[in-house]
Amino acid sequence: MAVLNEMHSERIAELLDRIGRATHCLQFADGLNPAQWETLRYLARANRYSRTPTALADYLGTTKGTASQTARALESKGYIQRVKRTCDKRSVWLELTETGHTVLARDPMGRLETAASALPPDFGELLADGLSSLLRGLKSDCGGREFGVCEQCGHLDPSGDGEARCGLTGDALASEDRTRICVEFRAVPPGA
Amino acid sequence: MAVLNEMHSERIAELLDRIGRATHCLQFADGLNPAQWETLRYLARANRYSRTPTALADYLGTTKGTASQTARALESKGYIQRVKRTCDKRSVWLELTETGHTVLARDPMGRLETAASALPPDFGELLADGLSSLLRGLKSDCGGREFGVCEQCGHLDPSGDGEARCGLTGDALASEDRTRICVEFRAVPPGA
DNA sequence: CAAGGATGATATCGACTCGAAACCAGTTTG
DNA sequence: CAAACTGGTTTCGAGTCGATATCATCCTTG
Repeated sequence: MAVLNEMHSERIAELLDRIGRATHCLQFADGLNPAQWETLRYLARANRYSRTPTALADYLGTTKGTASQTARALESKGYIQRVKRTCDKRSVWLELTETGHTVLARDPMGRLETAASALPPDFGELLADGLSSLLRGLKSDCGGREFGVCEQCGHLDPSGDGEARCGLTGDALASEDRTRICVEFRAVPPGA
Repeated sequence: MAVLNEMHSERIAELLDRIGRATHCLQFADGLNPAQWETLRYLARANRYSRTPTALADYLGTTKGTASQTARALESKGYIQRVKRTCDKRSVWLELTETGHTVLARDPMGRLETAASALPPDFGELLADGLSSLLRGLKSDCGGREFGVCEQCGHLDPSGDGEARCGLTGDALASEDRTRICVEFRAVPPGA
């Protein structure tokens, strides 16, 4: 039994490795590099608190300087634009442009999705669950800040119904914001 | 149903992405870079026909020049060594050293394995199968040479029993060789 | 056997990426 | 108001990678 399980673990690790390598080449489509693709994906899914160079750096696990460079590259290609914030004049918002959304629709990782959608439906569910718990197990190991959506955030303060607020900033959260990635995400404490 | 399946595909793609990012940092352990780790892993699992710079380049999907540089870096760290071949004096064998095997035992991707082994056994099997067919679907898309083991190779010529030969080179294959990766691997033709 | 082409490997060069550190401007704290 | 802090950018050096050129060896063909 232990042996059987070990065999599978090994196979799983290898498969993930190979999937990673197989998709690696895809990540250079459209003259972008992997970091730039990840940035576009991130910006499309991050809420308004999180579309900044620093948050991006956290997400990518890199430095502010590097994130800034990546953003600059994407800006020069016309895929994002920098918007100076008024409240804090140091701060900058990174926003996808029209062109940015267009190119994101051609995201090469979409191939992965179409490959996944070819699986039998119930199988896909199992696969997703398996990967999910694999990731959970992994995250405790290597550092890497947790990024989650407001819906599952410990800061969320569901005052009344229909309207929810972020307990940290006090802002009301549009439903659109609640399903997006937030830098400030904290896992809900176990006993809550 | 279609919607349900689409949800899972999206989730699967995202999870794979995040697993990739989570393991990315691990790949720099021990002063090596991802390509160097992959090289060590490959050399440990490749048969004697396949432990050469050119085969390595094929496997990694890179150029011979780059593969040569990677090998040189690993050699200078003492993890592999170049052995001049006698039969063909142009050719070189890349062999793991004692130290190379030692460092490979600390392979950071082992974390992935331990995370996978934490899954319920039957679950692990399903996960492996799912990933496997995902990879199959993917491989038809992006190029990438197929690498397989002699056991499932179209060149394998099981003359008599116990002893098998490679139909390409005519060499007898030790059982150890038969379970290793080979550059010359060809999928068995469908009707065989 | 000689000539020409193919093949395995390496060296060199330039483009590019990334991280570290210095730096600037704006904000908060005391 | 000064000091400390924070968000962001710039600069610089190390390192990687791919393309190209080169060298040695092998193979094929006449």
